[in-house]
Amino acid sequence: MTKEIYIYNTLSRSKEKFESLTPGKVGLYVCGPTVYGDPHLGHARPAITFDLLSRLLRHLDYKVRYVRNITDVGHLENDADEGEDKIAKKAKLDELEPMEVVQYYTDRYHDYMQMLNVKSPSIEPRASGHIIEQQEVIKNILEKGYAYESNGSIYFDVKKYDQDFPYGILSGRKIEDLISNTRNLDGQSEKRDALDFALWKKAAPEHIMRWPSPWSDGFPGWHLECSAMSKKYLGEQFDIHGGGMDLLFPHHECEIAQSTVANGHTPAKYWMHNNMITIGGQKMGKSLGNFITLEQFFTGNHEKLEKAYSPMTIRFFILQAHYRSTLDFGNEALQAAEKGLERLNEAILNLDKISASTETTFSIEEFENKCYSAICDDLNSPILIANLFEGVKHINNLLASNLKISAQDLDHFKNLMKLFVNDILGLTQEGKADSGADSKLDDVMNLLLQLRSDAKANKDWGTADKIRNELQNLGFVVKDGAEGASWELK
RNA sequence: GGUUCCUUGGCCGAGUGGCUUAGGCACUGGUCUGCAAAACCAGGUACGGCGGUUCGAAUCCGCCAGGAACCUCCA
Repeated sequence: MTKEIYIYNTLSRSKEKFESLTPGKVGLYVCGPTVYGDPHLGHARPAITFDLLSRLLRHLDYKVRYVRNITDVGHLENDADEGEDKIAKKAKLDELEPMEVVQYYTDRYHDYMQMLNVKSPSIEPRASGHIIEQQEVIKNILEKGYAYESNGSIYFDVKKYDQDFPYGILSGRKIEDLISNTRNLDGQSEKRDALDFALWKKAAPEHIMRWPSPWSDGFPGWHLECSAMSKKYLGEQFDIHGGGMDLLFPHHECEIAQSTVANGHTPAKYWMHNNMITIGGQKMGKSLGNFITLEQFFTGNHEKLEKAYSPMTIRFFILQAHYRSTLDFGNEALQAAEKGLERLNEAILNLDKISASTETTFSIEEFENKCYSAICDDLNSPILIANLFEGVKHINNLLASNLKISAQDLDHFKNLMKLFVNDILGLTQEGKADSGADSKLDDVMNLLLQLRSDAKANKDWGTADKIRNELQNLGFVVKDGAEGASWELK
């Protein structure tokens, strides 16, 4: 069965059928984090969204090269620290080497992404490791006449670019509108035009992170790294460029301008943007200071959190909304996600308890088709999840013998459930007694359940309830089913 | 001020012209059970407001109200 994927391309503002530039191969570039702070819920969204995309593409037999950068230089402050970048600033405050800060938060980011079961990208390049490549891009743009030097800094000439190429094709902005609405910022005097953006910034004397260049000791401009690194690892043209919607303008627009001048064409065929996670209707982000870190979610250590939420709960919560919709944070919503996920996980674990019949009384094929068409329709994970809950119903009904399934279909059905839940959505059955090394515990538990069953047979409810309650206090849930009791670790 | 977008039931959240009871959580009733939980079955509440197009609109158009993102580092 061949599956077609449709994705929403921000460039065309419509869903398009995905066709890779090279058959069977996909180049994917996603803007990664700036490592000057702890990873928060907002960081989880693009990571999970594009993890889902790469998992799906790989499942459909594409060879995917997924590049996600680490931004460890650049990014000007907008306050009085002219020319000082955020990482350098934090380093001075903490009296640490900049690269020490970078290493610390990079490790933190990796740790938390791993907990969320986000697979590592194929390549994770650092901006600081690609200064030479970035300088090459600058030289290229200078040679072509779309940049100029001013006091040791190099600026991209947006107006000149706009005469020859369409500026604003991604964001839908018109240069005339931008001209009349641009604010006054640092270094404005060096620029010929307020719209121009820096490719290279001369470092102020106190600026720690600096590299030599033909123009000045300084550091690369804040849009350049993605152009340089995507070209290095994916080529001048690649399939998909992803990132948060907040990067659409100016970051991605500038990337397009830089790459278009340097290479003669736009860098990516498809642009995908995930929406924001909101809290109280507002974007959760660094600048508003309203973010909750992933560590806080996992420990419950935050005033807005009623309890701790597991990594898989967070992942499921994010996947329950479409990536292009805003998703509002709330304890009630998270707890709903937690319970729903629990039900889904239990069904997955129960798959192995189903016994086959001679016939199948529901359509596996229909189930399969619905699941594929949901996820292939611009990563519609909420619909996929809705379909998977139908699968849960099927599982429960099979266990209750309300439905029947043949051995062959059972095998197929099991594989499908595990494929979509574990492999594609990347949800694992965390924290369950599924390690396999607990067979001794299993024996002890079965002994206790047998004792309770005997007590029940003697109508000794006191003993039966005592066993159940004591186990509950220890964190075990006892469930009485049609075919005896079972247990589960909470 | 400009650009883009959003407003769905108690909560979260899909759906883009005609029965989607989307789905999850919560709630109500029932079945099962010694009781409870789980599971299963059944059920209710909805498309911001006004007007228009249409045989028919949550879905298209217009206006109004409210909200958001971006225009400055941000996922």
